[in-house]
Amino acid sequence: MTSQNKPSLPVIKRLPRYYRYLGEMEKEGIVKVSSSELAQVMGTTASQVRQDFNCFGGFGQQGIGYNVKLLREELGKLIFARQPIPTILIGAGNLGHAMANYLVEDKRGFELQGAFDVKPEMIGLTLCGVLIRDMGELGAFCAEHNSRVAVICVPRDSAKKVARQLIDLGIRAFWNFSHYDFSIDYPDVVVENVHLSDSLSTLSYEVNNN
Amino acid sequence: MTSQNKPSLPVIKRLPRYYRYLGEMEKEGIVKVSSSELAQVMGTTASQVRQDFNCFGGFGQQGIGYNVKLLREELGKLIFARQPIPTILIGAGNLGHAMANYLVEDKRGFELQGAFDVKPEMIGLTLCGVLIRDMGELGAFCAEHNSRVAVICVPRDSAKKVARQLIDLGIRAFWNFSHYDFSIDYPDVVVENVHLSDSLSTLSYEVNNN
DNA sequence: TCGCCACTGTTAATGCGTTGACAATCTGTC
DNA sequence: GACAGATTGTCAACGCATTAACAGTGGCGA
Repeated sequence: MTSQNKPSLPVIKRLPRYYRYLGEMEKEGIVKVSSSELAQVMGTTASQVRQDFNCFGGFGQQGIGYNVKLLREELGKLIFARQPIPTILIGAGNLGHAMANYLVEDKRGFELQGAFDVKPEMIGLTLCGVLIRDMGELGAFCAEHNSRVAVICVPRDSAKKVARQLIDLGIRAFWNFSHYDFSIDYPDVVVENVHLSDSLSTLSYEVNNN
Repeated sequence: MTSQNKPSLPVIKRLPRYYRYLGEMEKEGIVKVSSSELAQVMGTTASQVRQDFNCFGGFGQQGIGYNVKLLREELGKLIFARQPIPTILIGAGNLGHAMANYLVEDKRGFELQGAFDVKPEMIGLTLCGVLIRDMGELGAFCAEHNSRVAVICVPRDSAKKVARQLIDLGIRAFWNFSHYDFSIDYPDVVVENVHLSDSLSTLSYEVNNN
């Protein structure tokens, strides 16, 4: 029903938080929630909450509010695929290790199929239950396992190189921890960037200037 | 000189990227750069570049452009403190491990002094050259070592508990990987949030809906 | 059954970041 | 020494996200 404006990026970025808070409410046995209550835990306004949900057609009931369980389910359907998305890890170093763990612990959404690295001493080891393979096997592996998402935990130059390869292999979505900017060479791929060093620099700036 | 508008958050978040690209240019021996050249690598407009720098007083020379080395130095002074900031890690699990590594490898800006965990089997081990200590020692340690920043790599509930303690100990800045929202209880502290699970959810949404 | 209250859906207003436009300034050349 | 070309500093215009306002709707009590 209702408006169905296409959701903007800020809206999309808020969805996981709504989903998370609704989960906590459900756990506490809360059945119904109003936009102003949600606004309070989200640190925003009731207006924004209502407008956000209206992008998807309005999950509430006028006069009543939102059903916690129902709303969470609807958001879940929007966020998560029915089947976990087949995912590979590029770069099994320290960071790659931690992120693979994160992905696997998170459960919903993604399924780690394999990991790849260039360092000979890493190859053959297991990580979160999957084998670490040589980059040379990348092509055959992706084709066979129908991989759809890659987690990029290698330096920028390596990332640029492997990006070409991965995109040729049909991978169209990236969880990117490198400084390589996918959107410049490949404007149409889905990229979620996590720039840890920029985040640290920002923190440093704010410590300096506050 | 010139306008000196207080920089907004979006501007601050761009500073590390300017700094990074300028570093690359300096390495390549490039001496001078124009706002439009910078705009191109940043994926934005020349107008924004000039406006960003003008928040801090304009580092360029009319008719000429910006001196790469000079501009980078000025940004560096804005971003980084003269002395590395004494920093501790809370939660030495997988993620904590990786982030401590990141912090130490990054070199500029922060100095890891110590790490803390609750798990008895972790205590006494070393991580990036520092000892993992019991949470009980937190108070004495921070007081003695004058710690100023904490990296939070524990679950939400633990984070909420330890936040109180850390703030009482005088720590006013956090690199926060937990879902605990510092800004609600402590609106004045400096927090740089990295919400990995939200980032993953956003990626999932975009894979689903593109 | 009517009317009041609570709350959503939706449209309008506000505010802020980005983009565009132009004047001011510097270098190099004829 | 004046002029052309290039490029910054700055102010104004624009657009988008957030906030506010209000109409629409369901529940509940008299």
